[in-house]
Amino acid sequence: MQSTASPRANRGPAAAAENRRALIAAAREVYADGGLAAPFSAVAKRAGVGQGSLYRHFPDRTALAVAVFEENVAELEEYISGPDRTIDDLLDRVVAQAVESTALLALITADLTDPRVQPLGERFAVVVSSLVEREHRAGRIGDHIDAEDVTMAAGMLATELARTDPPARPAVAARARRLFAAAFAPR
Amino acid sequence: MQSTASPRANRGPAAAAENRRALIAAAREVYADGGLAAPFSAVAKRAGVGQGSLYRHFPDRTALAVAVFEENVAELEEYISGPDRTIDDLLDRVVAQAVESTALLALITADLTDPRVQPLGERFAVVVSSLVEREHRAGRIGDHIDAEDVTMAAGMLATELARTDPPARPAVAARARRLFAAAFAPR
Amino acid sequence: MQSTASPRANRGPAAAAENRRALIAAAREVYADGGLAAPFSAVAKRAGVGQGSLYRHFPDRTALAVAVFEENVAELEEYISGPDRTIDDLLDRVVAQAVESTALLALITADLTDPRVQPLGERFAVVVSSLVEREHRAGRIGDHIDAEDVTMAAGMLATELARTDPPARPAVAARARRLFAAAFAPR
Amino acid sequence: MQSTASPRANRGPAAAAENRRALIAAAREVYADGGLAAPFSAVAKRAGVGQGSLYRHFPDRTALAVAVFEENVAELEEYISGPDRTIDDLLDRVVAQAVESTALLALITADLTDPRVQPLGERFAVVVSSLVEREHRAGRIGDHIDAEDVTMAAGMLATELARTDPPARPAVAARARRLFAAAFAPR
DNA sequence: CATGAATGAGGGTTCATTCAT
DNA sequence: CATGAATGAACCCTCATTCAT
Repeated sequence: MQSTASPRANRGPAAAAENRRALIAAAREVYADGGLAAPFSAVAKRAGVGQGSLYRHFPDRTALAVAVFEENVAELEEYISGPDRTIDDLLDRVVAQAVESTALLALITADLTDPRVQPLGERFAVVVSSLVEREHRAGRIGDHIDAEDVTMAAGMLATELARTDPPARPAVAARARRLFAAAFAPR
Repeated sequence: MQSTASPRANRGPAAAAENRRALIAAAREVYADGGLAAPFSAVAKRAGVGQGSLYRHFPDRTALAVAVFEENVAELEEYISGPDRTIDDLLDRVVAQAVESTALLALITADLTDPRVQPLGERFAVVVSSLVEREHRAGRIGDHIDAEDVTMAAGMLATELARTDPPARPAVAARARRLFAAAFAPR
Repeated sequence: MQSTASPRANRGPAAAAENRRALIAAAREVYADGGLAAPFSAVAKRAGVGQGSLYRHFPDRTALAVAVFEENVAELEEYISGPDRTIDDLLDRVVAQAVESTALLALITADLTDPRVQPLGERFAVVVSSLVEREHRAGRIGDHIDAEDVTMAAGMLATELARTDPPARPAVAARARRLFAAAFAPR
Repeated sequence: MQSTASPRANRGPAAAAENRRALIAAAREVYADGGLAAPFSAVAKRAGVGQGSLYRHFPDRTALAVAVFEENVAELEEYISGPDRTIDDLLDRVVAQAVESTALLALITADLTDPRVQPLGERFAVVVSSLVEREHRAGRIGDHIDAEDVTMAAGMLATELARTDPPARPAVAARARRLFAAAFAPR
C-alpha cells in the first residue's frame, strides 16, 4: 500500500491543458529518439509531468499515439487545403512528419481496427482522395493510380525514412520520391 | 543433500548443430507470432533447448537475426541463380519471406552498421544487381532504375506486408507489386 | 490564458451535510462491491463528490468506517429498544448489516484501540448487555453465557457471512445461527 | 527493456527445493505480520530469494497460500491420526495455526472454487468427518452437530483469533472454545 | 556442452494525498 | 467550501542474463 507521498510542486488544474500539450510534444521526441521500446514513463519525465498525469491524459500508448497523429492529420488537412497543392506537396509533409512519428505509427498500424484509430485513417484518406482527384483532372498522374496507391506510398515512405539513419535520410527520401513519381506518372 | 534436479538429456556435442538449427527455426516462428516483443527466452523454449544453449549459439538477438537472414539470403541466392529469373521472381520470394522475418528485419535494419549485418546486405545487393543488370539488358525495366531502387522497393514491400493483417496480405501485396511494376517499367 | 477548467457546481456550505451522507452511502456500496481493496477515491466518485470533499469529511479510511458503523449501531440501538427484542432479533439485524459493512468491519477490528473506534464498541456492548440481561431473566439463555459471548458470536457471524458467496449466505446464516442457538441455550 | 543485470550470488538449481521451503516459511511470517496487504515481493525478500524465483515457484498469491495450507492440512492429518484425538485437539491445532495463516486463509476463502483450493478443503473435511464420527460414537458431542458445523466453527475460530491482538488471544481463544463446546455438547 | 533455476533491475500501473482554482 | 488535476512512491510482474549442476 502506498503510504508516503511527497509531491514536489503542483501547478494545479490550470496546468492541465499545458500538460497535455507537453506530453504530446514529449512523445514525439521520446519515440523519435528511442523507438517504440522507449519506456512509456519516459514521456512523462520528458514532459516534466508526473506519471499519474500521463495516465490521466492518455490511458495507454495508443491513446497517446492517436493524439499525436490527430495533430499530424490536422496539419495535413490544413496544409493540403491551400490552392495548387499536389501529391508531391503531400509527400513532402509526410516526409517531414515521418521521423518523429514513426514509432508511434508502428503502434497505430498495429491495430487499425481500434475505434480510436479509425477516424484518423479516414481523415487521411479524405485528404489523399481530394488530392488524387485533382491530380487526375490535371493529368499529372496516371489513370492506373488511385487514392489507395498514394496512401500506401505515403505509408511506405514514412516508414522507410523512419528507419533510416538521420544523415542518410535526404538521399533515401529523394530516391523513394523518385521511385514513386515514376510509379504515379501518366503513361 | 540429494539433488532433485534432473537435467533432461544431454545428447553431447553431436546435438550442437541440431540445436542451432532448431533455434533458428524457433526464432522464425516466435518472432512471426509475437513480434519483436517476444521474450528472447521464448526462442529457447520453442526450440526445446535450454537458455544456456541459446546464449551459447547466439549471444544476442542480433546474432540470431543474422543467422535467420543468412538462411534467407542463401535461399534467394540459390533461387535467383536459376535461368530466366526476373525481378518479379525476386519480389515473390521477398514477399514469401517477409512475414516470418520482419520482426527480425526491424532488428537488423536498426543497426546496419553492425559488422555482422553488413555482409548480409552486401550479399543481397549482389543478388539484386545481377538481376537488375539482366533485366536492363532484356529491356524489361527502365534505365531510370538501378539496383538500389530495387533493393529499397524490396525492403518497403517486405515491411508493408509484415505490418499487414494476414487476411489482407494478398491484396496489399498485389497493390504494392503493381505500384513497383509501374515504377520500374521502361518509359 | 483562459482557464478551461469548469468546477461543476459548488452548491456552497449547504451541500456539506448532504455530501457527508452521500459519502457514507457510497462507502457502503463501494466496499460491499469491491472489498477493502477498493480505492478510497472510488467512494468520492460514487458519491459524485470531489476528492477534496471526501478528505475534508473523512481524513482517512477509518474515519469513514467509523461513520458507517455509527449509523449501524444507531440502527441497532433503535431497533433493540423495541419491546420484546431478543438476541435472535439482534443477530438478524447483524446478519442484515454484515455484508455491506464487512470490509469496513475488517478495517475497524484491525485497530480497536483507535480512540475513534472504542465508543462504537462500547455502544454495541451496551446494546448487547441489555439484551442479555433481559434474556437471562426470561430464562431464554443459559447462565454460562454473558454479554461478551454474544458480542463475539455476533462478530463471528458477521464475518462468516461477509466472506460467503451471496447465494450460499442463507444456508450459512442458518447453520451458524443454529450453532449459536445451541451454545446459548439453557442447559 | 531490461538492459542491466547484476546478480549477486547464484546458488544454482540445487537451491530450488530449499528456496521453495524458505518461501513458504517466509510467507507465514510476512502475512502473519503484515496481513494480506503485505507486498508479495516482501515474501521473496524475507526468504532471501530473488523475486523471479518467487514467481517461478508460485505464480500468484493463491499458489503460495495453497502451498502453506497444504503443509497445515498435512500437519492436521498427521496429528489427528493419533489415537484418542478429539475435536478439542483439532481446535487446539487450528488455534495454533490460525494466526500465521489467516491472511492467507482470507485469500483462499476468497475463491473456494479455484481448482487448486478445492482439494485442500476436501482434505480438511475428511479430517473433520472422521473426528466427528468418532466423537458421536463416544457420545461426546450431540446428535445435532455434524461435520460441517465443526468445520464452520474451526473457520470462525481461526478468523477470530487472527484478528485479535496477540496479547488478547489466549482469552479470546478460551472464550470461543467455551462457546463452541457449549454448542457441541450433547443435550 | 546442455540444462534450467536464480537473480534483480526496470517498466507498467495504481492510488493516497495535496493543492491551485 | 468544492472540485478534480497533479504528483510520485510503491507494488506488480517480466525478462535478460548468469552460472551451479
